[in-house]
Amino acid sequence: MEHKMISIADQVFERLEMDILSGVYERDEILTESRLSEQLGVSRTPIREAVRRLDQEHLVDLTSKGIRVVGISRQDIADISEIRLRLEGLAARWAAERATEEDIRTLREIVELQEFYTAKSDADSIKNQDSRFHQTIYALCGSNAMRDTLEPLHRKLLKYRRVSVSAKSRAQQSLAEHRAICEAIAAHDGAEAERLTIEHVKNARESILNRQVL
Amino acid sequence: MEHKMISIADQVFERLEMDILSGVYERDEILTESRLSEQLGVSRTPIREAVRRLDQEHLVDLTSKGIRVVGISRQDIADISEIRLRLEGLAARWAAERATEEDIRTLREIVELQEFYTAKSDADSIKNQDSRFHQTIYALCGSNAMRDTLEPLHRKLLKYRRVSVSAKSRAQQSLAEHRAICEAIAAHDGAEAERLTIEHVKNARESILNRQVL
DNA sequence: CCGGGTATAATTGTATACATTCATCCTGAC
DNA sequence: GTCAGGATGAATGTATACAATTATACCCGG
Repeated sequence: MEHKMISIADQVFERLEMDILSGVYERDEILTESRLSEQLGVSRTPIREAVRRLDQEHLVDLTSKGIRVVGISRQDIADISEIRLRLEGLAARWAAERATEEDIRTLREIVELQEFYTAKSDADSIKNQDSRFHQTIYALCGSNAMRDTLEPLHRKLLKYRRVSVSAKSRAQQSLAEHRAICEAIAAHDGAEAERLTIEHVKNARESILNRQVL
Repeated sequence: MEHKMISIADQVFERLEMDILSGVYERDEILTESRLSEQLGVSRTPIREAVRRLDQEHLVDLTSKGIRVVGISRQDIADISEIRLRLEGLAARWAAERATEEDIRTLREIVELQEFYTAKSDADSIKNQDSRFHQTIYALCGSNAMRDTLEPLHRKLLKYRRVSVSAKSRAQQSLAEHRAICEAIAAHDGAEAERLTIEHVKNARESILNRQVL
């Protein structure tokens, strides 16, 4: 396994994305490249690159006065869930149809790790495995378009709902749902994988919308 | 109407995107920032910005050897159509529910322009109005997430299928479908708008996949 | 003839200097 | 007092210089 180089720009992007989604910066706050540059201790170049990526995802809005923080609203979360409801099932179906033995091993390993961290109530690690689980499905469903579409949507939700997965009952339910989806994919049962995934997204949506205060 | 500043980086992005989608650069061709810089007569900075945006949409792949052209495949077109089939209808439904009189006037104006250019068989202008039509629906459907999801997908298809809209029969059919969708939205008939849009996407998919040689 | 290792060249990644645009504030005329 | 208009500052947009990484070609030894 080769370690892909993580540039400063990538790190700045992740940092800023997390800070925006987790509320370090509030909506409509104005940032500037220069201030971010000195705050983070890097030049404007990687800052600009990160900010442009945030702009492309509409997490910020670039104006002549500076970088306006946008973030995502409760309505955005509802909309994203609605979109996922219509796509994730198909992605899981495709994944079930195309998964190799290697892919299935990877998925099972992720679920096992998730089980481990769920037992330890390690919310951050649970979140990471959840992320890996879905991203793995996006990757092995064989469609670049599907991956490019779902990946950013899922990222936005996930980072936003650290609160959600901290609840033990939801964590356990999520684990059970992942396990079931994983086994449906392992059995190459596309229809079942699709059904289970839609159910999973529905539950995740309720869990997020109910708990989030905003 | 304020004209938004179009930076050099934006122009480079549009140029490169078009060149990639229309086949000026072939798949797996390696570009470099320096060469593009001198070819297009601007410094590396705006080139980099444009290339990063292309990378985020996976139209290119950044390697240590340079910028590898990826573009989109026939499979990508099929996948994108599949995704649009599941989302565009919902977007149209939302648009029908939320459209103001102003929005409806805008849509009708676009359809009229499309009719004008269809009569003149001006393929490029038809394509532009088609683009405006769908983007307007994405904008007035009231969901940032939906807009951000559908807009890039539609752009990729549209630029790729100039061939498709050159066929007079398809151009006329598309016009009729747009008009029907527009009237359903004007009547705030969400269900009908959704049904018509799904039909429209199906027809567009066939038109593209049948004609495209690749 | 083949393989490895080193030097070289070419590329991306980052920093900085400069240009340009835009908002803001002050000033002065009416 | 109010509004116009220009000066000023601060922000983004662009160009260029520099650093670091990586591919490649060449040479030498086997």
